[in-house]
Amino acid sequence: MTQRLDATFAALSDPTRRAILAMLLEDDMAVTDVAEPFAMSLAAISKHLTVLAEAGLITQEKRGRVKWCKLDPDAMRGASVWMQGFGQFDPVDLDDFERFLAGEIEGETGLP
Amino acid sequence: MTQRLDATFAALSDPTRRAILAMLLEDDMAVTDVAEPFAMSLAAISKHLTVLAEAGLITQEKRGRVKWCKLDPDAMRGASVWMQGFGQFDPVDLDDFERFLAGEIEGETGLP
DNA sequence: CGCATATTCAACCAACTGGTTGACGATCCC
DNA sequence: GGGATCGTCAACCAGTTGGTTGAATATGCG
Repeated sequence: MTQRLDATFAALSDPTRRAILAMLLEDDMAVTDVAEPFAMSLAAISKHLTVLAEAGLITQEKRGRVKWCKLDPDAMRGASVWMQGFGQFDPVDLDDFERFLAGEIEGETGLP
Repeated sequence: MTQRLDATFAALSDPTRRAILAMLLEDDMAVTDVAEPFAMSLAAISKHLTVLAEAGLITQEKRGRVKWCKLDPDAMRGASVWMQGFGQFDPVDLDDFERFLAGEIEGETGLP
């Protein structure tokens, strides 16, 4: 149980990985497409995706020669619940959240 | 903004630090008292507390020769809101949460 | 077949993490 | 003053992390 939280929080502690999750919120994506906006090698992104998959935050399915990455937001539940135990935080204004995500993706991909 | 999330999630990714936060939920504590149940040196705990303080999750105030550590749960808000953007998670049953915390503290201090 | 595309593997590297120990500076109290 | 307590600092260590490059493995396509 606590190892699960370890993995979840550790996976979320990297801005590149959070940006990837935000992109996957829009749609499922192939590894190459995930990597495209980032200023780093494909191999590096592949590693990040492995971390996310091991934390259960995404699932990966290989169809043909492309591997599709799909968000699995339910894996955040444990961590979210843990934090909420320290105080009930307000439900989110989703419009605000979308604007914030747009900013975070721009900020972390290395491209304007 | 994203650096803030980096720090928060990274701080929360260590089981010792999560156990410390859970202890501080009960009451403010001195560094020595925080360290007492753990099977590691005082210096190690002191470092963990520094990490938590730098992430804003606790505040420390020195009174006399003892340094008091106080939980600052509001620092979790940003991270919690970020996660909730991926799905609204149910409000927590606090009794469940307390039982879970009791288990996590036992599990991570190294003492039964 | 033969080439291009998609993804991972392997080796390597610098930087960070989580722990240790021992010395040190403050502070309290007799 | 002097001893005990509280906490941090400094140096060190092993292991992990986040990145690189170049080669390797599939798979699709003309």
